[in-house]
Amino acid sequence: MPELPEVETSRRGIEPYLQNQYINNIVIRQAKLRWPVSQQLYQLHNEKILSVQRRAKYILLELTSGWIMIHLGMSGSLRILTTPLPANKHDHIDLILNSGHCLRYTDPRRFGSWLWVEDPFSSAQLNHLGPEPLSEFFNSVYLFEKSRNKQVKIKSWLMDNSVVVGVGNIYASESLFISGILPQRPAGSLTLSEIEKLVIAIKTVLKKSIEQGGTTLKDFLQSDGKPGYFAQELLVYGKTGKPCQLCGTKICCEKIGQRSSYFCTQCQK
DNA sequence: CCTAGACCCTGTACGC
DNA sequence: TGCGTACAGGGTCTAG
Repeated sequence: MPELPEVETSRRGIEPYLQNQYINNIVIRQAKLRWPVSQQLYQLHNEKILSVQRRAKYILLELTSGWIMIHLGMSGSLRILTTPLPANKHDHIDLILNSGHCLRYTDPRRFGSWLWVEDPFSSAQLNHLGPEPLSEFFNSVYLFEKSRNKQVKIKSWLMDNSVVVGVGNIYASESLFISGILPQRPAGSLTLSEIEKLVIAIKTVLKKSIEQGGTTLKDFLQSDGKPGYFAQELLVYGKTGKPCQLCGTKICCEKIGQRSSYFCTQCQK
């Protein structure tokens, strides 16, 4: 479910309950996730959580001895339980704190992961990643130079984590619509001026979505159980056949790199 | 190096 | 009602 805004929303939601707290216990009911749950996680006792960070779509819990790296995959979510609740079928992991609160991880499709690493920033999961989209390192000069001679379709290229992180299927379509660029265009065909519009569109749409608590399409919930409110702001994602809000032309849907892509043939060139 | 496709897994929506 | 199919917010690995 989650792209960057949903992961950041989760991070912000859980941070106040985790930072400077101690892990009392961890309950792992299902260890078969995207990768097996790290062995080191089974032995966590009285470890202090120093910080709750995010890199790309990973949530990073900084402990004294190392880090927990949590990925939500397609269907994962994190909730804070203030009182104990019985675990449902897909409630795979509970992180129980000395405060009595519990961080519960739910993930029906099990594409997510819980890993323990000594240094996440040099880990295989993170060391090849491109810049954070909301950082100064993600700018039009960077993106323009990187895109030269690339034949891959711009939409697929934006979802490539070595280019920029955090832009998934929803926000790739939205950003390309806002910047007036057809998703099928080869990345290398974009002009500097188009790249400039695209960079601004990506930053704007991600920031706005974070402010709204992310996008709830089906079942994404913030860590307090409330939905995100950005779905009502979506311009093209999931709008097949509906009139474009700018020109009234029907929105098209087409598979690009196996993923549904939404666009307006009139407004995007 | 680049690119396209398969694959991991479960739930749900839809057509017949 | 029941069944088969397609599809879903991600990321990695392989083959060509």
